Amino acid sequence: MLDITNIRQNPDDIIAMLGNRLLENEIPKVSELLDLDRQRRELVQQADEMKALRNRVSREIADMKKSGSGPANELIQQMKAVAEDIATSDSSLKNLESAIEEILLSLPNRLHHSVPVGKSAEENVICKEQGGFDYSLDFPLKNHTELGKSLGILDFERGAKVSGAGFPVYTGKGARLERALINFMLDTHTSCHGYTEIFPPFLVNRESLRGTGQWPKFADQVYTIEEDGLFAIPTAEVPVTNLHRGEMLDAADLPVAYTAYSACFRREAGSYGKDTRGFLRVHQFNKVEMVRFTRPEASYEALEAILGHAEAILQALRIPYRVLLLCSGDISANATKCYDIEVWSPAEDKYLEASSCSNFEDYQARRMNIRYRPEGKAKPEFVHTLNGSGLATSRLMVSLLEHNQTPEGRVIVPEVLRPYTGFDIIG
RNA sequence: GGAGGAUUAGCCUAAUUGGUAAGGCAGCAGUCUUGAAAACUGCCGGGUUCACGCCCAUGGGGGUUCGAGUCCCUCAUCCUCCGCCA
Repeated sequence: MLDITNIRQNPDDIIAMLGNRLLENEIPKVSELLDLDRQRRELVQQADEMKALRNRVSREIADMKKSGSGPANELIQQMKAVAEDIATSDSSLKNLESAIEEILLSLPNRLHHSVPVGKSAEENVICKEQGGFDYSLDFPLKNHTELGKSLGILDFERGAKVSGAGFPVYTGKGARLERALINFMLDTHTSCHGYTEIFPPFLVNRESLRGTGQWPKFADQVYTIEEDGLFAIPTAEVPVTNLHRGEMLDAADLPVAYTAYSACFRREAGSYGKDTRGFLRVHQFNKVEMVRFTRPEASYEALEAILGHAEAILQALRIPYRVLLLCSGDISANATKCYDIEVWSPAEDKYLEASSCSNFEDYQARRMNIRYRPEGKAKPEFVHTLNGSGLATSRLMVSLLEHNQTPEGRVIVPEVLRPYTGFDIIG
């Protein structure tokens, strides 16, 4: 959520940002917002005057009663009318405020000055390409679904029977390999990168979705449990960032760094027919997430750190990848700056998104009211929040299986995972 | 699921029969001091105002009342029991 005071002072900045994000049709919202804000402030002023009157006269009535100079019935009748006027004015104020909030919640975040202006994914900037790792794949390659089936480690058909398309089942060594990946990533982030491990709830309430910005904008992508008002998390970002919702963080504790495994649930509504095979697009997948709360001045440094921590996993697994700096037309609404990491799939012959590392500055903190008291200052300030996948296992598994396959159709387990799997080859 | 109790600012704690949130700690600024501590003074939830001030804020949302921390309804969370349960 953006700061209404800031919008009032610099409306042109917001309009320019909406243009860069290719959201020209949302530009009228800015003047609408400013208009509502003006109305609200006028109304508040009027209501405040009436309330001041009510408070003053109420005190007078109290004094009269104390001194025994009569019940002052006439005065009370007058105040009855004032109370009604206040109620009327308060209810229209409430309407105005919710209209303002609705617009504020729907406006995207600012963009960092380093974000390239661009119209589509084509204009994302490639920051880094990390290839090589000496794989000799000079034989007919199997893709991950073929390997999964022939080795008996992945079962998409039975997953479809039990739940539906896009709910993969891991069996035997496949399940063990998946668990090994998760454990390896969590161990690396906690032991080497200084994160505190969190095991969060997988169902959250609406306030939490609103806090991180999945609500109301992406409501149609979230699985909903109507009866209990709960939602299946699309990412651990939601419960983990909301851990501190409404809290005043101790400045000495910053930066706070959490890592969490969770299953992630996404409806992927509207994307049927695209990349449907195997793990390429699923409704449930596993992910290890990194979340940080920082002082405002430290957040961009923290973003680079998160990116580095995600990259460290890929380097240890020897998986080729590239890093993209997303352009203004492709970056998500909540982020001011975002890097995507894509892993290479030799069988699909393309890159697959496996991580997204974002700075949200105070956009989420303002929604969630997460503050800290800076040293040397009396007033609390909003923290900055960030997160990054470190990483999603589904796309990782694609690349891992395909790169480590042998001409005989077996899969060699990457060395760093062997302590976790207890075996070094599948098949 | 049922019964009772609780929720006040970053933390801790008050508030006659309903009369308009009092303190303490921590924090910030200053005085004093060679420096620090102590002591003292001011600030110390949010909005609005050049300012004085005014308004809002006692877990969330409603209601009664001229007036609600206080009374009523409802929801959430925590505690103590009872029941049920993997």
